[in-house]
Amino acid sequence: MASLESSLVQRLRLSDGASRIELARAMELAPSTVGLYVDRLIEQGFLREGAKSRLSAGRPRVLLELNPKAGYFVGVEFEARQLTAISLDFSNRTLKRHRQTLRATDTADTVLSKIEEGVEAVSARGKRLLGVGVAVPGTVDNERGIAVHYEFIRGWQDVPIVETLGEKFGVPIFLENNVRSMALAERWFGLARECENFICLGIRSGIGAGVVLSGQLYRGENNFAGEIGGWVCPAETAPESSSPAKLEELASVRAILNQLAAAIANGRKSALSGRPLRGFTVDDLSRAAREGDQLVLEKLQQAGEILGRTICQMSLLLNPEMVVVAGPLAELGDLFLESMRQAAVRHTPALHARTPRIVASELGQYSGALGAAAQAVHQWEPSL
Amino acid sequence: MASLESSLVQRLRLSDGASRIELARAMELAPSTVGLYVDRLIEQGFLREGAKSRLSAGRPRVLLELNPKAGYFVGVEFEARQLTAISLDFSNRTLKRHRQTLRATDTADTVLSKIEEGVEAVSARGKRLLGVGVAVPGTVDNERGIAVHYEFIRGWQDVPIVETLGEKFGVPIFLENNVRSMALAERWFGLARECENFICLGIRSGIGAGVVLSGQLYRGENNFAGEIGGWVCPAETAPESSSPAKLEELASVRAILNQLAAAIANGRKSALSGRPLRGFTVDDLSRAAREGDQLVLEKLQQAGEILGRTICQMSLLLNPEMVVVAGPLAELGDLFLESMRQAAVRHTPALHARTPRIVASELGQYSGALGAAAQAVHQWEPSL
DNA sequence: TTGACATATTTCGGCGTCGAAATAAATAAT
DNA sequence: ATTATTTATTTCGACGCCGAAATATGTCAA
Repeated sequence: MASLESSLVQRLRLSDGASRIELARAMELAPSTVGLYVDRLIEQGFLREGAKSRLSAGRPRVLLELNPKAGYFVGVEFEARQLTAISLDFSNRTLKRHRQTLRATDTADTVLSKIEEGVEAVSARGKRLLGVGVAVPGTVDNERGIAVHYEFIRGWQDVPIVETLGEKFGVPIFLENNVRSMALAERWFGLARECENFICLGIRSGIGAGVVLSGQLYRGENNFAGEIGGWVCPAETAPESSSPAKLEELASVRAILNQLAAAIANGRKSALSGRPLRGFTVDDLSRAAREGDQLVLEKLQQAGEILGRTICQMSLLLNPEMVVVAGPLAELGDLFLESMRQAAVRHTPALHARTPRIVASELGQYSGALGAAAQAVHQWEPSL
Repeated sequence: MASLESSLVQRLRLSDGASRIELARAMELAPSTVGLYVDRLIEQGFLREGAKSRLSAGRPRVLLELNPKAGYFVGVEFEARQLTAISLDFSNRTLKRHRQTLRATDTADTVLSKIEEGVEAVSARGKRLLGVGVAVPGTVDNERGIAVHYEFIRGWQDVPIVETLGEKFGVPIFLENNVRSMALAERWFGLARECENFICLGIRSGIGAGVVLSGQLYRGENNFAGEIGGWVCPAETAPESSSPAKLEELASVRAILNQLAAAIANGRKSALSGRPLRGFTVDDLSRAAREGDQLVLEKLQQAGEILGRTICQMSLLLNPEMVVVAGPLAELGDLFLESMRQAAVRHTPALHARTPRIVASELGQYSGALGAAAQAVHQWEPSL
């Protein structure tokens, strides 16, 4: 399927600076075969030989590295109110980043052209564009390259992303859901680099999971996998409402902000009290948490408890090695994750289960765009 | 990895009676290659040519079939109180079955020798044994071939199944968890034959899930995947207890029987009322349900509601095409499944999700043993 | 019956990968 | 320095699978 050339390049991305023999062992290929293809890739300008590494005795290994000048990839992502773009050279180093806000009034067409603007904003002149990845919220049809539906943008139905951008840029375009894209970013650049089985828990305006199993991103039968925002939660924690509460209504960023606003309206004290209701953002929340604001910490802990239980359920079903928490709150680190870890451990049965490592993503707000770019990087193949 | 020969045989098992050209298309191989290997397999006695099928015009296809006399496979499974064994000839037809009960006093050694007895009981004289699959409850270490732990049998810790049976029978031995084994049975012989993504929900004394994704049985990082018996359930349905109730304590066969006993002790009327408390079995329960006993139906419905919600959660996370319900209650069919389906649909969000088909296994009580045998069948390779 | 057509299977030359042996390039010992 | 040792890379013959063309075996129409 994937040509040996591209597999070799992929492998080299994982462990930068490997020699021919290391590649051969890692990929279970004959050294002679690796030599053949490496020579070809060097000739084509995608790889180059670097320093020699000497290990005690024997002929030293010639380290191979990716040639940054071979071209670049672009990733674009958008979510509720924000669009980000990033470009990576052939050796996976960041070239440029770009950020722009989306308006509540933006229609599908507007957003589509902002995506194109994003690609152009991070483009490098003089180098060759090799591929573009696009990560969008809502449901996507990966095979047909169509963004199927997203409820918060007017007209965002069956948007032919791949076709449109393909005609404009003339390079391979890859479409993916944005939480899954964040999982890919963790797999290629983040904490899950060595991980075959992990879940990326994306907590933003909604909640979703990017599931990587046996080293492969898992999408499900209809590309709906990971939509755990709709999970029903134990009633004890639900607010007084008719139907049982859903995870997204209890522990998403949007939900936490709403809960804070409600608590403050009810007279609870907080560093955020002065502000007009609904006038504060995630950044305000984070700042208050770091400064030790009791109300904010309490709400974060409540959300953490629920998320920890959710992680426990996913872990019992899938037994992943790791759960990477992503989204703006991940930057709070242990301040946000500790209650999650405790809840997860508390609910995990002693036998027949193991609590996964729960870690905060270190990739920041560009992780979705990074994952989209990674998608293009990953699927790149040398043109003949 | 798997030799082409064995892949061809596998493929032929899926669609019995395919021609060379059909195999070539299905496996994306060159017709010439398929011809080469098929000839070799015929020569070795594993395959044989059957009737010719004519489709309107053209040279007719020569149908290929598995040679039943090429050898046989054995599968053994045990659960709480029962051990089953089955043998299959090379063309996947059942040769013999065997069943025996386990006693509460049986130790690991006793059970191990009962497993061996099971293999011998279904063995066919004159034919060649090609492999044995063993499915056990609790946790297993597939790679090392060791049954790690099961709490309900004394001394069942780190039992070297593969080594022990391997020495005794001199053929490849395969070890698997029994719920996962049931999933394999569904994949090869049951309703999930054409299914790439499905979950087998095993409801017996405990509750577990066998997860098949992208056509592959998924085991998890530490072989713990599918242990959903420990899932915490919404408190509203929990009995008055200190800690939140677990799925297994609410909807397993054992739990339902306990609930029935408790209700009858509290004076509820039922066809089972006459019997001594705890004196009735699953079979009694099934009979009463078929006869329309109100109390039993009510309890089944309550369990179904909870299981339906569980299916919904799994479906949101993994978006499988199908959920196969297995275990003794599955034989009740819609009587047991209908409440499950309704609950699953009710809890599934309209967008971003699709409720999987929920079906009852048709494989009966030998499905675990069947799956174990399938494991051996599946991994068989022609000896040179 | 015969020829035209359709489709399955086999034949055969070519390319890609492997495995073993040869060669290269370093260190360690004499 | 020189030689032995160790390990990486390259060379080269072998084999497996592919693809296109040839061949086999049927149906259908005149």
